Amino acid sequence: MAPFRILSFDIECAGRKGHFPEPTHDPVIQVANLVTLQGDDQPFVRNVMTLKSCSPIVGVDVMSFDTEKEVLLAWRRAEVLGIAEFPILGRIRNSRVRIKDTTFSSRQYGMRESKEVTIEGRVQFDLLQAMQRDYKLSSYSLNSVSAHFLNEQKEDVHHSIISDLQNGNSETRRRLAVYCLKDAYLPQRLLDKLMFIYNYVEMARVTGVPISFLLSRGQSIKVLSQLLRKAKQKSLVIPNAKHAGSEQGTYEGATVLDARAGFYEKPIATLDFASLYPSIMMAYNLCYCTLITPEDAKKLNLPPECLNKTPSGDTFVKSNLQKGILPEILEELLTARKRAKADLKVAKLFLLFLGIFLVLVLRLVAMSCIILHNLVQLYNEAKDPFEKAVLDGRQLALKISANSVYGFTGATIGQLPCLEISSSVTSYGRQMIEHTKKLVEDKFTVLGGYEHNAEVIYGDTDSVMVQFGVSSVEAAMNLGREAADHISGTFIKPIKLEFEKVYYPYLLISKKRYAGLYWTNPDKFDKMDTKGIETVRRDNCLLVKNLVTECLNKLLIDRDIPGAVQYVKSTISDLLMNRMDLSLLVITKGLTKTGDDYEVKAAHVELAERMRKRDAATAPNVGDRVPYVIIKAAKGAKAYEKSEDPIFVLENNIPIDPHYYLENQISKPLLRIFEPILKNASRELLQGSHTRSISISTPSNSGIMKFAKKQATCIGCKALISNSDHTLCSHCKGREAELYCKSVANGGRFLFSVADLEQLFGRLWTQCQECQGSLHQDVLCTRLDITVSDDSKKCYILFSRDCPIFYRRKKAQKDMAEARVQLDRWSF
DNA sequence: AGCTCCCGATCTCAAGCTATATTGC
DNA sequence: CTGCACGAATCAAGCAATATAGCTTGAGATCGGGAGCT
Repeated sequence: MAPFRILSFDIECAGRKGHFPEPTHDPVIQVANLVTLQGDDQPFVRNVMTLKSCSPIVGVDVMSFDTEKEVLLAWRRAEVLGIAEFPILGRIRNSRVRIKDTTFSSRQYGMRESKEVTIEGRVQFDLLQAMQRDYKLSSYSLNSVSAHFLNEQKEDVHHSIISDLQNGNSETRRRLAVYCLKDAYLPQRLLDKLMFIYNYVEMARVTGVPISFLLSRGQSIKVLSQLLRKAKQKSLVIPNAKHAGSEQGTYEGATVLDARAGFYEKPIATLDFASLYPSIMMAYNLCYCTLITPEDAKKLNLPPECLNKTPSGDTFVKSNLQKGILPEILEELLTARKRAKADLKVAKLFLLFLGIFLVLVLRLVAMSCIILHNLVQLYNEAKDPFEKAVLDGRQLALKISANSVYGFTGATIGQLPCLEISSSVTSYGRQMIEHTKKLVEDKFTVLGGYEHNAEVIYGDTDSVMVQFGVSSVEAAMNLGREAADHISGTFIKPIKLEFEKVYYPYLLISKKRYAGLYWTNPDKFDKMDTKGIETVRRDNCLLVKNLVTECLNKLLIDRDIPGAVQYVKSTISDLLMNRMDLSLLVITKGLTKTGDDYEVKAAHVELAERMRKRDAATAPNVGDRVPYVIIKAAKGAKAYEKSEDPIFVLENNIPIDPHYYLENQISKPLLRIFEPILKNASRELLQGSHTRSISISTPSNSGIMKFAKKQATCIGCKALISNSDHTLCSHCKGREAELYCKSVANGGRFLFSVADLEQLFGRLWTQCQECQGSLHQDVLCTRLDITVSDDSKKCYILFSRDCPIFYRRKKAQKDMAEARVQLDRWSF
C-alpha cells in the first residue's frame, strides 16, 4: 500500500457570517486555499481549480480544523461567485460534495451540532472533532489548541479585513496567503505531534470500524462492530433487539469506600485491580451467549459445576461449556493496550533492543507502513515527555474501549442492552473491593506480626488506599507488593490486584478528591498527582487553578506552610486591589443544551443568550464553551446577571467584581485544602489586613441601574465620581500636586505612569509580533489607532480571544490610553 | 389631631431541594 | 429526472460523587396603614 498522502485543506472567505461581498477580479484566494505538504516539499498554495491535479491521492486526503464548516462556507461562496467546479472535491468524476446538518449527542461527549460533508474517495479527518474527543481543554479554537500543544500561535486575521487584504497589493495578498497557509499548516503539525493518524488507524484496526466512525459515532459502534466480527467467525447471529421502549431504569454501580479525609504524613500505598471490569467478564465468562435462566439450566440438565451464579443472582455457564464472545473481544483489546503500554515503556526506558523487538513484533501484527514509520520515529524521539503523554493517551483510549464493552451491555438505549451482564459485573466488583479491604485490614495487624495495624483510608471501584503505618516509602512499597500478591492469589485468573504506587504525603479531601506526591521508586517522587480538585477542573478561572496548584506545591513538595499562606495573602491582596490580569479571571463552562431547555438560569447560559442578541454570528453555540467574567453590579444581583463577555468588558471598561472572585471562587477551594493542614485556616487566610482594599463604590442600586456602567473614576483612589469633568473625588481634593507627580513620574501604588504603560505595551507588542513570525510588519491582531496617534492608518479591530497575551495587551492599551486621558485632565 | 396597637403585606435569611457541570473509575 | 415536503427510522458506553448556584419554602423581622383610644 502506498504511503498516505495528507492534503491539508483550509478555506478562508471574507464575510464568514453569511454576507458575501462582490466578487473581485481574482476570486481564487477568496474562495479556497489548498495547501499541500508532502514530505520535505515546500508548502504551496493552490487554488481550488487545480485540486483535481493533485491526484493520485491515496488514504487520508482532506484534513483540517473544522472541515465541515469551512467546506460549507466555501461551497456557498463558490455558488455566489458562480464557480461550478468547486463542489467537485471527491475522487469520483462529477460527484458533487453534499452537505447536511447533523447532531450528535451522547453522555460522554455532550451534544454537538455539526455539518456532514460527503466527499467520495477521501477520508476526512477533522482535527477539531478529534481534539474535542481526545483532550479536555478550556477552548478548542485552532489558536488556543496550537498554543497548548505547539507553543505557537497563528496570526489571526479578522474576516472583516480579508477583502481589504485581497484588494490591496501583492504584498497584502501575500500576507493573506501566509495566514491561510498557516491555518492549514497548524492542523498538520498537530496531526503529527499528537500522532492522530497512528492512533486512529490502530483503533480502527482493533475495533474494525472505518476511521470516520471514530470521529462521527460513539463508543457503542466500536463494540458492536467487534461483536459482529467475532459472531461471524463463529457463525452466530446477533439478534436485532427491539428495545421495547421500556424504561428499564438504572442498575447499581460500583462501591466507593468512605474517605477518611485528612492530611496523611505517612506513605499511603495504593493497590489497584488491573482492568477490573474486563477481567471480571473474562474470569466469570460473562457474555450474551453464556447467560442462561435457571429454568433452562434445569431443563437442559446442566450440572451445577458448569454454572456460575453471580452475586446479582444471574446464571452464566462456565467456559468449558461455551466460551463467551465478549471475553475474547476483551482479550484482544487488552493485548492492544499492553502493546501500547510497552511503547510507553520504550519512551520511558529508551532501550534500543526493546525498540527493535517491538518493530519486529509489530511488523507481523500490522504491516502498515505508517505504523512502522511512526514506530521508528517513536523510537528516535521517545525521550520527549510530551510524546509520553500522547502514548499514555493512546493506551487510555484502548482502556476506555475495553471498559465500554461493559458499558455497552448496560446501555439501556443501545443496540443490545443486557443488564444481567452489567449488573453482574458491578456486583462482582463491589464484592471484590470489600473483600480486598477486609483482607488487608485482617492480615496486616500487630497480632499478625506486623509493626502496625493497616488501615484502608479510601478506595474507589477498583483501588484501595492503605496506610500501613510505616513511615518510609520503601517499607510501604514492600508491604504493598506483599499485600497485592497475597490478595491476587484469592481471585480467579485473570483478575489481578497490583501494587501501583505510593502517595506521600497524601491530602484526602473527600471521595474522588485528593492530592499527593506520587512515588513509584523509593528514591524520588515522580510527580504531584491531583484528582478531582480545582487544579484539574475546567470550570474554574485560571486564578483559582494557579493559586491552588501553587499552594499544593508549597504544602506538599516544599512543606512550607507559612510560604503558602503568604502566597495566598498576596494573591488576595492583588485581586482586591484590581491588579489581576483579566485572563486569570475568565471562567469557562460548556453549553450543553440549547437556551430554551435550561430550567434554571445559569451565568454562562444567560450570557450566551445576551451575546446572541448582540451579535448572533459570534455568540457561542451548543457544545461550545462559554468564557465569562463576573462584573460589579448591585448588591444581591444573581451571578447570571453579573456575567459578561471578557472582550466586552475590556472594550467598555466595565469593572469586575473582585469580591465575587474572593468569596465564590477562591475561598472555598482554598479552605478545603488548608483546613486539614492548618488550624484556623479561615481566619489566617481570608481575614486580615490584606483583605482591606480600596473601596470602589458600586453604582446606584435602584432596579434599572442594576448593571454596572461606565463612569469616571477619581485618579487618586479610583472611586467613582458622578461628574466626569472632575479629576478627583472630594476625598482626594487637596492632594493634587502629590498625585500629579506620581502620575507622571513612577507609578504610584494605584496608578501606572504613562511611561510604564508604554513600556509594558511595547513588550507585549513584541511578543505578539514574534508569534506572528516577523518583527518587521505591523501586528494585524491589534488596534493600531491607539498606539500610533499621528498615523492615519486604517484601524483594524482585530482580536484573538485565546491568546493569553491578548488580554494583557488589551489591558495595557486601555490603561495607557486612560493614563494619557488622565494626564490631559490635569488642567494647569 | 395625634398616638398606639394590630394585622396583613413584604422583606430577609437559612435550610433543603434540584439542576447543572464536571470529574473518577 | 429533479427538487421539495413530509414522515419514519436511526442514534446515543456505564454509575458514583462533589461542588455550585438557583429556586422554593417557611419562619421570623420589619413595615405600613387603618382602627380605636385619648
